[in-house]
Amino acid sequence: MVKRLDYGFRGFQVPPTAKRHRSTRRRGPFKKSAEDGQACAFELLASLAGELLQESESSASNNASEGNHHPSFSHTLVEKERQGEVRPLMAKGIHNGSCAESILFTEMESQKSNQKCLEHAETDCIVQCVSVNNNSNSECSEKVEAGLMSKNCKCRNKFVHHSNRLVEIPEDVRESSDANVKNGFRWEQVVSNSVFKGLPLGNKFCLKDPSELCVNSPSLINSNSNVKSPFCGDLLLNASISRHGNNNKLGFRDDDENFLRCNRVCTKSKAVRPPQRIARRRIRQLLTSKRWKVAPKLKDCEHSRTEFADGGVKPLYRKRKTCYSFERSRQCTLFKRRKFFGRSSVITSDGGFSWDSVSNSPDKGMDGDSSNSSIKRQASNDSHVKFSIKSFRIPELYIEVPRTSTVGSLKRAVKEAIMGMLRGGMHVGVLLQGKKVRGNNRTLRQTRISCEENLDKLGFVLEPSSLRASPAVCVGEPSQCKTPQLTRSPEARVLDSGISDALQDSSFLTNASNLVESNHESTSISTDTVVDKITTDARALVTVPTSSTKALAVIPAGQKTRHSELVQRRTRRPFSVSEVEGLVEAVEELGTGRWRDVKLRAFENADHRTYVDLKDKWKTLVHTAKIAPQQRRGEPVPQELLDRVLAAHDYWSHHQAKQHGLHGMHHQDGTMKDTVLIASNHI
DNA sequence: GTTAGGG
DNA sequence: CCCTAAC
Repeated sequence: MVKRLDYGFRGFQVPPTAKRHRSTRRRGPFKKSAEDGQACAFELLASLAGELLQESESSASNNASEGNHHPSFSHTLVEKERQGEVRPLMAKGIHNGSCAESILFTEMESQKSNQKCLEHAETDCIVQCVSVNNNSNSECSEKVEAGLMSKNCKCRNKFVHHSNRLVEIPEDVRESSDANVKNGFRWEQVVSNSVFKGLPLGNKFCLKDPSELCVNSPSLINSNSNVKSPFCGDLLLNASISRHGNNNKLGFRDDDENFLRCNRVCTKSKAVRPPQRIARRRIRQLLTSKRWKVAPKLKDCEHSRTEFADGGVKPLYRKRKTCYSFERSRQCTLFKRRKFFGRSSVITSDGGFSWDSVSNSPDKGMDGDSSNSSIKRQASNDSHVKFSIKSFRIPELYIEVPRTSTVGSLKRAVKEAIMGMLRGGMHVGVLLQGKKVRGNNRTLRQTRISCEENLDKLGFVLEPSSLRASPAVCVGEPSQCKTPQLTRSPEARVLDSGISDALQDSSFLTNASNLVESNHESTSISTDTVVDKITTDARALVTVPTSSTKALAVIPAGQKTRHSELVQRRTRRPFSVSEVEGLVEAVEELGTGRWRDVKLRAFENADHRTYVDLKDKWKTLVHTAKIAPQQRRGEPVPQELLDRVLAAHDYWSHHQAKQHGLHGMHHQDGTMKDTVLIASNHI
């Protein structure tokens, strides 16, 4: 039986055209412009965002050109290695769950970390040891397996810790890899030629550049034993070792984020930190507390899948989750956007579809990113209003294709779906400020559509003439195609489809990266950026749970709508047990009123965890600890931890944790816990 | 910028 | 996770 992919096609836009132009307008802060009445705050915001992005892009290209002088990390490494400035010790990439993480060690750390690698790599772990003498592979292997790999273990092995087994990569593969270290991107080949072959492409995606993984460029230390490395090592070591140093296990387990971070530090020095990230930071700040980050956590999707599979997720919860997980799921944020941007009609809340920007002035061009003004009045002729519709999004499409079908057939399927929908006939609805404008015989003036202040509140809706006419394309054996659910309103489907959960399916990355054509940068730039790019270009593959299989919804939105996505909810990232452990530990010591300190202590390197997150997590932990185990959901937290949560909570709530200066006395090991136990016993 | 608490 | 008042 052929497995099928359902592609729910909820949006379709013409490809992005002009690059964002650098807006010369800056009319002041958001609030002020909003007060202008006519001035659209969002426009300003968008221009600014565009500007920031542009800056970052140019800065990025500058860095890229600098890269010519400073060859890639791996090249540099090889060079340094040859010059004896560094010597390889050991490097590991932990393939934990679905994403890779690379870690460098000092000599001192290596053994310990090695152990950790083996301990914590629950699924896959790539291990390479490179050392001085030339022990046999098997000897090294044994040591690795025993977790006793030391710096003196000398083999030149590449092992893949996969499914709890250490698998040695075939000799020929290794050799070819070694011989081509300088060429970069060999590890991917190694991986794909060995046991990782057949794993989801998302994995491969993570492992492309050996310099990112630091596998062929093992851990670096200066010959003077200084931890610092002349290039990336500095940052990298700081990042990884500090985590180990504070006995924080997060670093090993928090797969994707750490992977991203490591990638970042591995491939770029501090000085060339991805400007995109900086830009985004600034944008984030502009957007108050809104955060925008794209890093689908592959591990999460497994959980999501489980939740869907057992059907235990209540509709309401699922609905919320919808908003959590898929940052690119514009449907789930339509209402939010509307709320945020008020009058902006770039995306309307009730159509599930969009009407994009327009401009009459040629020089402004079709810049959807920075020009939100949908319609501009022709100055020369007040009796006419010009509408230039830049793109329509097709309301919703469902297609279903076998997993074995080709990209080409997918394209054809999409095309057929679109054509089918068009053949079925379309209505166009007009929305003014999100509300449907009724009465076909009323004039634009009567409906106030032509009012200048309304021009940017206008939207157009494409509606299939009949719901039945909504496209459903099936490629392959038609008998296996599911009948699309087209009897509900689009809104209803949007709301309860639970679409975004599945987004975290590993197929997201896989398919997204596959679909990105000519995304040349994606292998060498930081993964952060890669993901951004993917989601920008290919925008979102979402698995849609249908009756039995999950479908994929393709939302190829152009860059035009990117601005509106800046406000999307962050991806939901459930805390892992080890994270909880770190949190509990920190709170035990620091109390419940010092979340910033908690963050610094236990989550300093977990960029995606803010102290607010930690505070929130603590809140839910306390709640979880109080409810019956049957009522808990998600990854179960060990009861022992929950007990500690409760104990710490009780203790600190009776000890005015907020008082600074007290924390010093809690550094003694055990004291705190004993106290807590006593305290809780007395309650 | 942080913290606290409701949503 | 988000939002925001309060500090």
